[in-house]
Amino acid sequence: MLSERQRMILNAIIDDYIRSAEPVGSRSISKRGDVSFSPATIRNEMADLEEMGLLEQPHTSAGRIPSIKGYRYYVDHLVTLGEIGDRDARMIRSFFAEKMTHWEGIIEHAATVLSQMTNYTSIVLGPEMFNTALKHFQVIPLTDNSAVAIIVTNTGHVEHRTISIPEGITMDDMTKTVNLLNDKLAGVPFYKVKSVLHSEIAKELSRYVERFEEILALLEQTINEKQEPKVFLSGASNMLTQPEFKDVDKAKSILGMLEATPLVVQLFQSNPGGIQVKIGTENAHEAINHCSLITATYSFDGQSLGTIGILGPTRMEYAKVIGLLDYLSKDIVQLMSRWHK
Amino acid sequence: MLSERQRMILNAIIDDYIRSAEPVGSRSISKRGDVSFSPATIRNEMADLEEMGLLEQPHTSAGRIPSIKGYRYYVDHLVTLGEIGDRDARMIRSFFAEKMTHWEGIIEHAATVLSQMTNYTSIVLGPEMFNTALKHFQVIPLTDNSAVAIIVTNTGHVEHRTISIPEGITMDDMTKTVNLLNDKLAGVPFYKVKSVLHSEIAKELSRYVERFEEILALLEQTINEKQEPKVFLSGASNMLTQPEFKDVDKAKSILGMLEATPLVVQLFQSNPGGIQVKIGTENAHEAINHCSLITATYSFDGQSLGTIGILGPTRMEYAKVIGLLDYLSKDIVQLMSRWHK
DNA sequence: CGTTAGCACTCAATTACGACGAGTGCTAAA
DNA sequence: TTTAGCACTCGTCGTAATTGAGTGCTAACG
Repeated sequence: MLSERQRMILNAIIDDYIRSAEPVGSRSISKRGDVSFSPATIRNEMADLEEMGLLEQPHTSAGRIPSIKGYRYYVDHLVTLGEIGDRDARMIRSFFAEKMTHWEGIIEHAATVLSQMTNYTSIVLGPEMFNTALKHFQVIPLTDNSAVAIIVTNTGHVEHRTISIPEGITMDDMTKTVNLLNDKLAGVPFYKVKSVLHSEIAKELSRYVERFEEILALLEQTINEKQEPKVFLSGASNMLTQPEFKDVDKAKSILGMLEATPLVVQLFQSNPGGIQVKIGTENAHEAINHCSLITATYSFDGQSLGTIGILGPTRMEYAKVIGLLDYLSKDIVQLMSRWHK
Repeated sequence: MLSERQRMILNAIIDDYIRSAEPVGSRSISKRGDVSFSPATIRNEMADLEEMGLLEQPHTSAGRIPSIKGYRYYVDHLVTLGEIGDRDARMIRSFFAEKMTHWEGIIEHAATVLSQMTNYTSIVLGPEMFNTALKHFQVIPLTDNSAVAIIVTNTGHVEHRTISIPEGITMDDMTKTVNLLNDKLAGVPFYKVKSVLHSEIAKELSRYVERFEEILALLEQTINEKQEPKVFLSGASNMLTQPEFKDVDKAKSILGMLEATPLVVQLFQSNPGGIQVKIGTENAHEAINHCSLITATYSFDGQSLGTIGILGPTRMEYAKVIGLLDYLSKDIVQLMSRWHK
């Protein structure tokens, strides 16, 4: 329901505003090459666009800035993904050239690279174990009454906890139990572990092992312990370069929120896969009501494993960021599957 | 070489300034209970203290603020460690009441608690493997040509990397090698691992295993890979509450530096153990020339394992922070040794 | 002789005010 | 339908004037 001219004008305004962070007036639009109408005409259209809620005016005698609805329209209909710049391409290449030693390292490093390329903040939610399967489970004694339990998933992810072993349980029993668990649980997805544990293993275990309930409870708790996903942040200080956050209080409320893992995790909920853009108040937390969050899920072997996101002001370079994120997340997926052959 | 009265005045000025963040004048000192002289007398002393370099004046008609040398004197001679507040005591108690599952978790959580108690930024350098000994080493196959290598130290710390296995090396050879390594290396401190590997193991290994050099090189690299210490930050946004950093640029340079792990690691070098205070320009990086860093090393079993630090403005509550840090670091050490019996 | 009251002086911070100018909405002409 | 013209709005910027906290110095006091 927008005329071609209106779309061009809206596009021009948002483009300008993204660059300058200042309200853009009819005159400056008219002087750009792409919309060759007089300021007056443009003013009329701008008034219409404002009535539709796509633009707003900070005060009477200022230019227009895009509203959240305006950005939404821009992202949904107007944005054209540009090519990836020279410098960025080089950074991506050198990123993939690096030697990867572990899983989280890749993701964390990807976040760093992204924040450097975009000058925004990047947020990565670490792998969720829910969908992955157990590969190997092991308990390594440390002292008489403590041990390290290690869990390896089929994606190469490693979790570990130190556990203390109740008085009177022998290492031998422990080992037997662990062996049995490995036999029975290898390849079982984590969300099924609990039921398998009770249905298949408990009975068999009781034959070999004294006080098996106690051991089982300990290990079950170790395996199943709900853990909130790891959150990696990178480039949080980039927020401070944005003129909209030159007010320290606003900056503080954003950075403060980013430090609270559970809140950040909330932001990433409702993720349908692919690339998603949440603009301003569309976000789950009011501290970032003046920010936009662009997220992409990364996956391996068909399992959605985690999410990578870029947080910037609503006035962020959507085209560039979406392009980069799309490119990078696909490449990471590819890298990981190649890595695991 | 300071008279008793001068010390009292200096102490009063720094106390006041820490609270208010504003230059303190002779009048306000005189009105405090503890120094009962007239403003004029105090002014004279202040002029002397300034001549000695312990105070400075932002401009002619302002009060005095402590210089770095002033803070240094305060920390070295004047500060009296206060009791730990009620609220803080409660937080510490509930901290120790929590269930600890792993090593890094304790340290990281301690950092969070510290930053909440102090309203400053806390920085923790994770355990350094250099001093610890190998407890167990293991390789778990993941796919045909990749595996996860896991290293457990005697402190219960776990490291892991994904390695790719060269074409033509059998899992059997791998296992033999790993077993031999466990036999020979258990209990060996990491800094000796390399030499032991070459002097004792290489020869013996060559008897059992084909292409042993290749495998050994791979594992050696895995074990020895230099890793920069993990850095945990907590409460970085607290920096923004300090009036001295209400200027976004200053805040950005600090937060930016904190994001660069190698720079942060540098800050912690030269650590004699115990509690150390670095004030303003005494610090290794100019971004924090207006900050003070108070550090404490934590250790286990006599080995220095890492460092925990609090970063705040030079105008920070030295008494409180030093007290807390001292208390907490001692308790953590105790906790860890009890934990490992 | 150390201490203190008195006083002139300094200077950052705050407030007040006018000029400026970017941008608008409306009207009327092309 | 588009555009030129014009009066009007309102935030920003620069300049003064005002204020007040704090100082250093001098002289008097006990």
